[in-house]
Amino acid sequence: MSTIYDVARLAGVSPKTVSRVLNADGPVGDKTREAVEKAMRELGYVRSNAARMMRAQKSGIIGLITGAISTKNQPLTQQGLPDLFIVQGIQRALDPSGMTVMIADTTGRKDRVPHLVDTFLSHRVEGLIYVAEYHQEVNLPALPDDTPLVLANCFDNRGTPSVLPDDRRLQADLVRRLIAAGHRRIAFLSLRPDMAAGRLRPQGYRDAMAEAGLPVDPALLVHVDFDQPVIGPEILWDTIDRLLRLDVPPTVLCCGNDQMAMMVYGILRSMGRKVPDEIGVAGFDNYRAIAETLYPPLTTVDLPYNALGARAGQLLLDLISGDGRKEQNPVLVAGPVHWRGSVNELRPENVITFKTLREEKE
Amino acid sequence: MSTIYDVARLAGVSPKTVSRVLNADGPVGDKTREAVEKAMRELGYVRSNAARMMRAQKSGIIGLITGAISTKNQPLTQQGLPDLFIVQGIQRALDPSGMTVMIADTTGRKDRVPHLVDTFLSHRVEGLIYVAEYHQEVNLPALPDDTPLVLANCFDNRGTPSVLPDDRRLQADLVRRLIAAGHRRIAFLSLRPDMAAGRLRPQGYRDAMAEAGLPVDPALLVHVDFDQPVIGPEILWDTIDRLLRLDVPPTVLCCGNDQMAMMVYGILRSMGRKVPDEIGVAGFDNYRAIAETLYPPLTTVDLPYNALGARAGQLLLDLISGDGRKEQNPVLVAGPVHWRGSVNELRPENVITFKTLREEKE
DNA sequence: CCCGCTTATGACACCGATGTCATGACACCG
DNA sequence: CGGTGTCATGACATCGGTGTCATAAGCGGG
Repeated sequence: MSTIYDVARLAGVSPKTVSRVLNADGPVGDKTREAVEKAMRELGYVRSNAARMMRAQKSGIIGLITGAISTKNQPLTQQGLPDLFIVQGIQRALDPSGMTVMIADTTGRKDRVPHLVDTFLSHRVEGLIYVAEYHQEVNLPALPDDTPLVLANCFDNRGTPSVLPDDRRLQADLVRRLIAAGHRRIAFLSLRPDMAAGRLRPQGYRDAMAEAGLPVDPALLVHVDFDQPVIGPEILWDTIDRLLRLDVPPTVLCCGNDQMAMMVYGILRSMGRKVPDEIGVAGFDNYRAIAETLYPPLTTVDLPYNALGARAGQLLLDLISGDGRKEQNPVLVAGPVHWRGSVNELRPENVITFKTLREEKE
Repeated sequence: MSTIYDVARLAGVSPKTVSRVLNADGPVGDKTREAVEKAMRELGYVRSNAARMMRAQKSGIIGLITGAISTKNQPLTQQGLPDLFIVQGIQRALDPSGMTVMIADTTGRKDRVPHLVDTFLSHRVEGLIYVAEYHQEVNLPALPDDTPLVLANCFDNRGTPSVLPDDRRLQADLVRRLIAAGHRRIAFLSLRPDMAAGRLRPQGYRDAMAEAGLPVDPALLVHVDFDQPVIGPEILWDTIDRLLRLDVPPTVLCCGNDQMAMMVYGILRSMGRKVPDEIGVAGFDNYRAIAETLYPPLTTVDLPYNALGARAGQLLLDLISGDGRKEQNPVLVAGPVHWRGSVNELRPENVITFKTLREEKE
């Protein structure tokens, strides 16, 4: 591959002049410029980043480490989609900066992370972003260098700058909307409590209920291991069956995520219950491939992975440029409720009020 | 960040000796080695790839260009999932080679590809892979350089080495299996014929039918624009309605992909038809998040994106090392049929034979 | 005891781009 | 007409490793 020396020789100028044409540094005569440009075209010259970066001591590269491009162990969950959207958002935020993004995958093995970090450092990346496949705590090896690091969709106990979904607020927003639609008996099928989402979303549910002055019936708030390999669907079936047999059954099932909602559709169908007329279903994530394709389309709340990634990218750029204005850490990101056909707006006469509840009990 | 010169000074040796320790080149005395290693640890030394690559003229980097990490325009399709799996496969194949994979995204704009190619060339990548989001023809700018290029999930008219899903054979395998299960009236709801999959899969359907000596009823082979923004579901509803009203209706609906199958589930449900007892449904892709979560689980055929990526990665490595054994081009990749609960094995008395068909007609 | 060979190490040039400084050619001003 | 400033360009050093060759020490054989 040709170098500026080749170009310089062909154009009959010095290498430095070629460099000036390339970078629009110092002044270059019109005729000279044309000659150089012609020579570059003829040789198909492409600038060597290695050489350039050696002098500049700047790589223009951002390293991206993700643990889930190759998460094969959880076929029933979203299979790395969040990562994808986060990465997308990061790219979007980093694009205008002219930085090149290098993505490395742990191939599902967390122990490879130090090696990947080293590889990135050897490329002298100007910053690193670690993306987790779901909201969780992580423990990265400390960077020996002063290279900035941002955690996306995860956090650690060292106060590393991180960007997280505001699960609690998102769930509260959705439940608020359900309440506004007239629902009072709202069941919540939560994810496993060992996941951050399995703890924060129920809190949001409680927040919204408390705000509206509604009691939280423990019978309506259950954790479901719906993504267990074989028994998952059975557990879910059993749970829903139990909920529907309550004295005052729920008017809507709020699911831990859209995947679970999809399974709930199938189960309700096999039980002969019609959505949304007999019972409403709501999801979480706005996983559009599911939410918009299910029939009826799924009411859910947008977990804006794309925006989350963009915020992470922006945060990293700020850190690199030294504009670390020390916002609060972590940065929380929320998104809108998407109201679709899977939940009815209850007409006034169907709204269960405390009064009617009390009347029925008596 | 420290250099080998810093390490050399601290260890009291020459830079070249440090280099020898790093690369296990020439001989190094035990005491010297220890001193150098100690110095490296103390300084937290990380080798600069830029400098190394300048001499070596080898970057150890593979460039990956993908057009769909940020495909936002098609919320109803698989949203970049194929890419993800392909990338995963590529990483898997490239991992043992010690190459670093750099991923760049077109951000949905095909016109950015030349720029990305340039960026990669400026990093002196040792090879390039272009990944398309669905099986299609592409037209990349010719590489000015002799850098090897592999196309994954796409092809061009210049004979560039490419790896493609064997849509035709996959569809044939699935239909063969349906026929083996006793189905004779098999409807095929195809994707748009302007997509490669929309042409090849019907061919596979015809192959399998012809093989079994079954006639292809034109009324059973229809193209459906199911992913049209609003009218898509209506078109699909109407098409299914028409199929079910035929004199001899199909016993199974073979869908263009798993997404379509998911919509078909909803439509059949709203029509009051039970899957699989009244009618079977089959998909295409084995998009597990859908196929395993739907109720009943979806019978489909595995479009092995992961393996496709692995083959592409391997092919590129072969090209780089010069082992281009000139296999046939394109390389076609297939996968297994996954038989799940959405299609019944017909009991002999329910199998429609030519005889019964003829009888009914009379 | 000297030669030849191996082992351990260093000096130096080089990869390709670019920052610094110097140089030559003009133009403009007093 | 000489001084000064601007423009266009080039010489040279430099970034951090690594290939090449040289050098020095150690050692065994004749």
